[in-house]
Amino acid sequence: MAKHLVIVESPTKAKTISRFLGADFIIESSYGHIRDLPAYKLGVDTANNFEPQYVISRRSQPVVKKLKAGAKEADKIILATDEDREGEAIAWHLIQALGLTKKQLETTERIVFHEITKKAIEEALTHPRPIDERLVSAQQARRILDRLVGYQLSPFLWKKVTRGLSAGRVQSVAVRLIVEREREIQAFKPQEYWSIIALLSPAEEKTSPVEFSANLIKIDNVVLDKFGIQNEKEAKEIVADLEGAEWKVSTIEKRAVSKKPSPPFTTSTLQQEAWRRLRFSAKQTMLIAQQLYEGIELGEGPVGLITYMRTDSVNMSGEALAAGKEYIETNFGKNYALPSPRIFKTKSKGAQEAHEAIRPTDPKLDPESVRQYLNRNQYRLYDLVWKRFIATQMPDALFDATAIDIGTSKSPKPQHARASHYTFRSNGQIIKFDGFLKVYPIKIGELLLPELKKDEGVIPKELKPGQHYTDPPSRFTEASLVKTLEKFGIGRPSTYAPIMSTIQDRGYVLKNDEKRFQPTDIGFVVNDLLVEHFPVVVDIQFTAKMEEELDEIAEGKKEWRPVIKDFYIPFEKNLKEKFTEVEKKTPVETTDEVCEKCGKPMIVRYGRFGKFMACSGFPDCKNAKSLKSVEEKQNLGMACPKCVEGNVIVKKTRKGKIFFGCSRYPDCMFAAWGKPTGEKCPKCENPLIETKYGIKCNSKECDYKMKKDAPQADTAEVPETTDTPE
DNA sequence: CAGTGAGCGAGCTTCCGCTTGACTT
Repeated sequence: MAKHLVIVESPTKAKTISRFLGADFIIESSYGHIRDLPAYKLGVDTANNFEPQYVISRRSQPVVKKLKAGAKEADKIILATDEDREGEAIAWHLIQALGLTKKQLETTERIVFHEITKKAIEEALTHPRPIDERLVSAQQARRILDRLVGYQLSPFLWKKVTRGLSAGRVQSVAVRLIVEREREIQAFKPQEYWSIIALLSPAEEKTSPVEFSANLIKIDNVVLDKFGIQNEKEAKEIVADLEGAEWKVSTIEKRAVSKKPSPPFTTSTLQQEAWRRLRFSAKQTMLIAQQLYEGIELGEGPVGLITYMRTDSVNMSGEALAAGKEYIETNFGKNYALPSPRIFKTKSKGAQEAHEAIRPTDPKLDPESVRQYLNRNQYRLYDLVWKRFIATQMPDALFDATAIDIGTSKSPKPQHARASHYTFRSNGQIIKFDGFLKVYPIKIGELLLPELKKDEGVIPKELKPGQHYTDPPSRFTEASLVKTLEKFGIGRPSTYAPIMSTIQDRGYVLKNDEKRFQPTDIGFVVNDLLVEHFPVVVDIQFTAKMEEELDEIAEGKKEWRPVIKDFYIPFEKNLKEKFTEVEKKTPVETTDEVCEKCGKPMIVRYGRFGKFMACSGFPDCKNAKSLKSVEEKQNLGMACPKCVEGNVIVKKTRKGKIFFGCSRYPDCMFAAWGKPTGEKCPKCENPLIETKYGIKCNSKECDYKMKKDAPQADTAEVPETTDTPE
């Protein structure tokens, strides 16, 4: 029987689709891009109209081979890659790489769908279209520009700073944001201001509450700004003014306030929320999300629990919305369901919306029903995704908000008083209907105020002047950096997590004890070089401007080659000048150590394996040793299990793999792939080490091992309830 | 699994965006 070959990008997607389509469809996966510019050289002929040289990487060879074989058997090829710039390019590259015959080319179809439902796919199959060459051109422009910038600026840094560095449209801006934030913090001067809080109680006895507090907001009917009271003297004068004043209610304002649920997750918001509530890194979030996406064994074959996790869209399929509603009606009751589904619009810059939002594939599978099949972190992330989705289809939360203004007066006005009237405000808020908060709680301060009437008197129990200082801007976390990058349209869902790794791997930034990014010396130096000499490329708006041009290419208003040329000609000229003009600028870091061989000071150098300490008398004196601070940081403070004299330190192999060794190397040759437990092997007396898989003996000849306990069942789940961002 | 930094000039480092494996315990 004639078979149709359908090619998608993800093998999981292929598996899902094959359930919807009949036996005459064979579904294969391209595993992302199959061709790219070569890694080892520029691969763009700048002298020949930027002709790109595409190669099939070793990784893609077997994939292409398999697809070619499949194409040979098929009577029709259907390219069903994602409906965005990259997806269109993948389809185009497939056509190029599969070596199709003329006849095959004629029958090859391109289809798109952005929800994986039977209906959407069947619909797509009836509407094939040709490859959109203009969209492909836009992708090529993007790819080639990134290559030109990255592969030409990086060597500039190798020459001017040190080997191994890199620069690029995305990473260099990420580093810039961190560097600039650090400088703001360095330049920050805290500013003092004061507040005055009154602890009040109704003059007539009431039922609860008997006390409430109010903030000073106006002086003689002029609204007080944040720095309205600048120092203790002023605060004390006000308190003195209020001595013996008469306090009574001037206005009471009641209003109904509602709060909407946040949109369902995109990659960016999932990473942010998983950090905020679960303290997951971007990488960890993506790894666990991938597991949930690929499928969890639920007894009768693996089931993908969530939709695709790399997306910038907040769209949800009609089927999912209906299933969500049904779940809510059954489990929470009709008044927690919406008459018609709540729809969200994607606001983020440059969104391409090839996929749905991240949501549970089947809302009926609530977190509790699948808990036994998930490990702790899978459960926690699924719980988050599921609840966020269900919340989107629940009503707004409703509040009664009350604002009571209390005025003071003193007559006659005392001679030395600053003012005659002061106004204090008390805000209260009570939940009337919890709505979506029932499943997706966020921190909401509920405060009940006493029932008061206008002109009713209140008694001041206490006046509390409070000293405050403004806070410096906070350093970026992975979550806030991803949020900021997305805001500027920089980076894509598939790259947010890798960007976090790259800027750290290059040594531009470090995470401090609070897991917040701080620039290193190299980070400052490289950033300043780039900002000074290549301002166009590291402009925060550069990507946004590029995207505008890519859109014009995609709309057929521009050709890709002239767009690249307009950028490249001045870039190349500038680069050439800077290569000769700019002086080498390796940061010089001194240490407080003195060379024991020649007496000259030791300084920090940058080598192939990172920082180390070397004699400043180089090359006359070749003394070098590992950096103390690095050593201390990696020193576990545990005696070496072999020689006892040295300490166990964390080291890295040439390939970057972590191992544990003795600080007295090479005098002591202790080395292990796992952390020593401090205990000895009951069989052979060699040290025991703890690896990912359990505790084992470090000796190769000994087979002693102890399995780690199975992951513990999650008992006390206390979600951190913080407010969600706008 | 144990070194680095100048350079004689060997060979190497590097981008962004799609997508998962391949080693082993």
